[in-house]
Amino acid sequence: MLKIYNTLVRTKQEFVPLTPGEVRMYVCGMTVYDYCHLGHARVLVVFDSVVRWLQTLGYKVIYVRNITDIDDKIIQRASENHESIEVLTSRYIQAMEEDAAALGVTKPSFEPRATECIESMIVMIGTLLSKGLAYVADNGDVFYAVHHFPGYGKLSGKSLDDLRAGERVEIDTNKRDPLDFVLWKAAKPGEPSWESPWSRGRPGWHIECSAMSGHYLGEQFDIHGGGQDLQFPHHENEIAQSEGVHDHPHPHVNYWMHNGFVRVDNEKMSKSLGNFFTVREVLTRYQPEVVRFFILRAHYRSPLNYSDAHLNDAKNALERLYTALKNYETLQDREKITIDWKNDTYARRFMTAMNDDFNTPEAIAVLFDLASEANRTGESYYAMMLRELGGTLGLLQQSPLHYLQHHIRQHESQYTAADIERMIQQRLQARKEKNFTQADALRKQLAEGGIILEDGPQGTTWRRQ
RNA sequence: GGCGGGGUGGCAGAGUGGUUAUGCAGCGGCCUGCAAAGCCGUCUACGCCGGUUCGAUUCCGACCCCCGCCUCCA
Repeated sequence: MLKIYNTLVRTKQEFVPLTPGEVRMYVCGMTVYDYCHLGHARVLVVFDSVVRWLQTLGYKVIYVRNITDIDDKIIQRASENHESIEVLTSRYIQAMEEDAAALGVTKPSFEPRATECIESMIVMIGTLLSKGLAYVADNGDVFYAVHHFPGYGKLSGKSLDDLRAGERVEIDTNKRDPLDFVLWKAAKPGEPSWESPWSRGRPGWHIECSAMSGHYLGEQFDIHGGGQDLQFPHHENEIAQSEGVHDHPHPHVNYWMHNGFVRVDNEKMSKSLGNFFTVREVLTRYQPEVVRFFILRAHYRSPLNYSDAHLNDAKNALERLYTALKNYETLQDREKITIDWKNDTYARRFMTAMNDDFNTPEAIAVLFDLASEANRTGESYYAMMLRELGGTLGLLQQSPLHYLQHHIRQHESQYTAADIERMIQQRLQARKEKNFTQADALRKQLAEGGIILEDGPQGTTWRRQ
């Protein structure tokens, strides 16, 4: 039985979908004005693992992850770069797709762009106005009147009084209440804009997600995910908007999921602090699967500290898994097993872990136990199970030798595979002649080039450092 | 200040009212021509102070410290 920690009630709840056998899920995606950093990678990977697990449980998943392709920062960046918004956003959308694909993130069912859904946003804002939940300011901006929505603050545990006490928002004279947020922004000269009943302008950020989730998933759906920083105000505002337009009160979302931050030196990784590492930069130094494994090795709600030391740790750990698989390389494709979730003890442990709010660290611990068993007993069954269970997390699907011998760009070896094979043969000959000095010299030479040799009963294999 | 989340062994990171998490690193051994990998064994834990309990890292209370949100942010 799957349990999900629901941010709305701050406890784990048994997961019951609205429609049996089907899960509708929405995740706030990226604002595309720059490359994805590791924080974005975490959202992508975490919710990908959620989708995969729901599918493993037999659910059909309708997964929507939006793209915000119009906002202040995009406009600003495009103008700085002297390029059009479309050129800028399409470049970073493509980069994001590349990063996601590299990290083994499967594509969502729908990836709507905000600019494609302006009409439904305008309709939604119109409804909010007609219900008295929004108002048009003199300058043509439309604001949501926060105090008219009774449940405001229920997701983040804040009350309007609390928020006023900690007020740090600059006073916008067009707002009736400083806590009101913008639904529609009247365009300034030169800004991209759309026609609306109130002004030529563009949507506010929050209405985008309400409109897109509603459009693809309906008034009420199962899971809504995103980074912890979106809990307030973004998701709070989504609730106010989406539930505000309903004719009868009912929840907009049944389960709210928020993933923890990636940190650097104990601080949140973010653009504004400048302490971020882009996915593509990290991928020049580590294989993508190492990054995915690094993310999945921590629970999705825990903070995740980033450093090269931690990534190296993850790399070494993942290598242990692939090394265990390596001994069964020839079996990989011929022997497929079907996971017996009911009777296999490892599969059951794995499932219990995953069903407990997607406890990937504990599920991965099962993987390591399987690796030990495979190494210890020499029975291929354990390796097959390791590979299959790893697959449900989007891990361990490469050929082990390919994984172990693959070089990332920055650590390119001076030796080609053919060079290495030739030197292995030379060393083998030297060993036959008991010329260990020469054999060791060859091994040392390769080691200095980042190639490690391993002598086994089936001969010598190599892997990159 | 308000609200929320944390403090676990050298590092990372789960979890539990009493029994091995797991990985990396270390140490000893086996294997090996020597290594590497692997296997066996092994040492450092649960922020501080009280309380409940036969027994608490695990529940309760106080305290200290860290992080996040309250402005854009995954």
